[in-house]
Amino acid sequence: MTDELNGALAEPEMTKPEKTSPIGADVVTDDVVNAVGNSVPGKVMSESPPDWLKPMEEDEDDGGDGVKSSEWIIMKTNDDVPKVKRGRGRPRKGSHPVRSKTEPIIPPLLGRTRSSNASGTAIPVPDPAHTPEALPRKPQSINHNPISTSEKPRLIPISPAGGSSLSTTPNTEFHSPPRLTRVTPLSIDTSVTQNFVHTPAVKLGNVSRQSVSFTEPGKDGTELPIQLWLCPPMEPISPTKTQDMFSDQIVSSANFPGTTLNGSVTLKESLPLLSECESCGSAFPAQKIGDVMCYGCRPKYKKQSPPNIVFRKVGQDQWEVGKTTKKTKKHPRKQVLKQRPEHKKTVKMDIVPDGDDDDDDDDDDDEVVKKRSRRMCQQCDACLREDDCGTCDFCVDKPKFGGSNKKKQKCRLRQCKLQSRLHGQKGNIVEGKRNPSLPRRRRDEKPKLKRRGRPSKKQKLRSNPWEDDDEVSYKDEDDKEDLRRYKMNGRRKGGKRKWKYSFKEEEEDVFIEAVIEEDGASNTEENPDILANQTSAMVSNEMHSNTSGLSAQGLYYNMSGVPTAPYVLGSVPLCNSNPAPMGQVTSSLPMADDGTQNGFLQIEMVRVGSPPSHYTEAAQDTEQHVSEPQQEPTPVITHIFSLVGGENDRDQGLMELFTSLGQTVLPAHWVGVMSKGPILQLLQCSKISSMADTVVQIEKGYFYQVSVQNQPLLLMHAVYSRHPTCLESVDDVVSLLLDLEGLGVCQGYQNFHMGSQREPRMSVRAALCDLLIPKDEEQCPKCTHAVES
DNA sequence: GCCAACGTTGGC
DNA sequence: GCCAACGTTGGC
Repeated sequence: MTDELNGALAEPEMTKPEKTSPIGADVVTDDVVNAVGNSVPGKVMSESPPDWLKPMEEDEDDGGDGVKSSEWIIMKTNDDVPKVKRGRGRPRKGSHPVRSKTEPIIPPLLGRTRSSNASGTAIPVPDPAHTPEALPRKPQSINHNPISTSEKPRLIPISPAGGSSLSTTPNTEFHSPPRLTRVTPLSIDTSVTQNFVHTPAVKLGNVSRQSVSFTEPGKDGTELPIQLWLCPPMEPISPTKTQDMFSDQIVSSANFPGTTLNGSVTLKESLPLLSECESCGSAFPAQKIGDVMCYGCRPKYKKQSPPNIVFRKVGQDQWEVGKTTKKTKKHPRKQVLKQRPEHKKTVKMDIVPDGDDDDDDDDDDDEVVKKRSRRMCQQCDACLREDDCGTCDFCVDKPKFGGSNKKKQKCRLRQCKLQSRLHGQKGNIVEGKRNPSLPRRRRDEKPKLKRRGRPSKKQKLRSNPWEDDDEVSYKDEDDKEDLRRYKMNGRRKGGKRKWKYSFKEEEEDVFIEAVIEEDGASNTEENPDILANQTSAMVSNEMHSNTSGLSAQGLYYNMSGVPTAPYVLGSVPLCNSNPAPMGQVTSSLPMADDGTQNGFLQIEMVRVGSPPSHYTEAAQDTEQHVSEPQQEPTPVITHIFSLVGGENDRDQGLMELFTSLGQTVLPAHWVGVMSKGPILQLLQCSKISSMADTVVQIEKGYFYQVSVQNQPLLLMHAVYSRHPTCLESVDDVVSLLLDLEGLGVCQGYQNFHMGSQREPRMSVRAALCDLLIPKDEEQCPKCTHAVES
């Protein structure tokens, strides 16, 4: 898994290694130092295949090759998009797929606030890729990493399990990516079939976001990646079948992320299968096996299923014979293709498949369709939607809703979800790989005489006063069913650091992603060196199993020696005092030689660089005040592989709490660790924090105990009285942590009576020292009293 | 890189 | 000519 991380990173020149030295714990320091040497530098795919993927067979021979298995392949990205003639305006509605009348039509979201509308909560669609207990999570994104967003249909691991450092034992459960079997070979072009089989997008379209249940963690850490390949077995489909036949097809798989209770799910409910157009190179939703071109590039005879013949009454006694064009009440004009008035006067047998009757002039039309359908996958709910919501900003802008038509955009809810996602992805990759269909600025172009675009205004007049950079952004609201993303950008005035929060909500999972940037390094693509020098950081305590979110190489802390006793826990260093390059394995504790890691808890941590002071800044509005005078890197636990023994060591409730904590924003630098016992430990990783040596342990039954510098906080301490006896919920935990952050450690007092004057004076504590005291105090009353006495 | 603004185009 | 909305531009 970590190697996959490494491979996904592909930022070779990032860093020079720096020495890591955990602070505050001499016990572990040596181990960590040793681990540096043991750590296997992840292979970085600095030289990706020319521009395109390898055949999937390659994964068969690298079962035990960890390095190779760590590689990720970037799918072919065809930059050579054929130039097409300019064709803009509304797409031809005739090419619009006919909407089934039985399909539910999303009602206009009336009465909604704009904000809620923007978030697009209209109809929840089960997101097959997420389960509430999905764990562990990867950082959803590191904004400098172009391939770290949550959805990366263009990334596939050649080998899912391979030789990660965690998985030296052979795993019989390893599966190659699923193969497709065809049953009607006569009409399938071999290349097409192979292309399809090897098209990773087909797999990733369904599995890229698959989460892995944490209820059965892999004993050796290999199950996690393996499950990512548990793709639904795709039934063979004749290429002659129509799209509808396919879309209604039921695929069955117990492991399919979107599997319903009976283990079946329709593809229509899932995301469209992403494939790549052989013609234009853009990703498109494959509608059936053998689809190698996107909707726009497909020859016309493939575009449409055999037309149904319908008779429409044109005149009093005149009937028009044409293809089925289901009209809707609201947009009757949209669905009729080229129904010019002159056609209405004659009975035209327009039943010949397209491409036969008007091939010549359809060349242009094809180009037009190609362009004009770029923004529509023709399959998603948004594309199939016909009603304007009337409440989104684009609808409000429309004249029919009383707007001024400044935006001139389609209703948010009708904007293609797929294209939106692709846009988001490709926009994060490189400019050259960007979907050509989407808006793209060409600075090298000579300015046209007639200036277009937004007029130069010194004073911008917001058409949507409620839309502000510091408020909710509606960018991805069309992903309403499965992803709602709220952005909150902030900029420190006069400061160099710019922080950005992304509040994401995926089904029940809500997590916050925070990105800290340094001015001058915003363009991380242009200056990776700057990036490497802790310019940009992402801190998130989300734990995502999404492999596409792989962002940095792992940092392993093998918590093999974590005892249940608090006296050692207080010195478990999860913090590196010396900043190490981001994305590099900074340290690793030695692992068991046999690789089984029995009884060990292995934590994969990713150093993400800059300090999470965003928490501080964000929390200043609340009650949290953590002064962080300097930046400090904080490792983020991304994976925790439970390597402890049997079921007896597992506590479901505790594990659930742990899972929930992993999906929650904890106070700054606090991380949760599950260790044998089971004990859920919350560690303050920041050496700067006054709680650096404080550990909260939650045991079975949610009973907890706080220890400070290896000493248990006495039960008479006021902290216990301020919180429930059992920390059963995330709120309880967070509340306690926030409370702790407001405290400091008693400094004790100097004992002038012990030792000679030549010896250094030692600070001691009173027998019943409170240990934790308000931050503004130095001593607890007991120690103060001891000094006086 | 994002996005508001708007010229432009296809469909009717 | 109107409408819808795609694609482009420039500000930020």
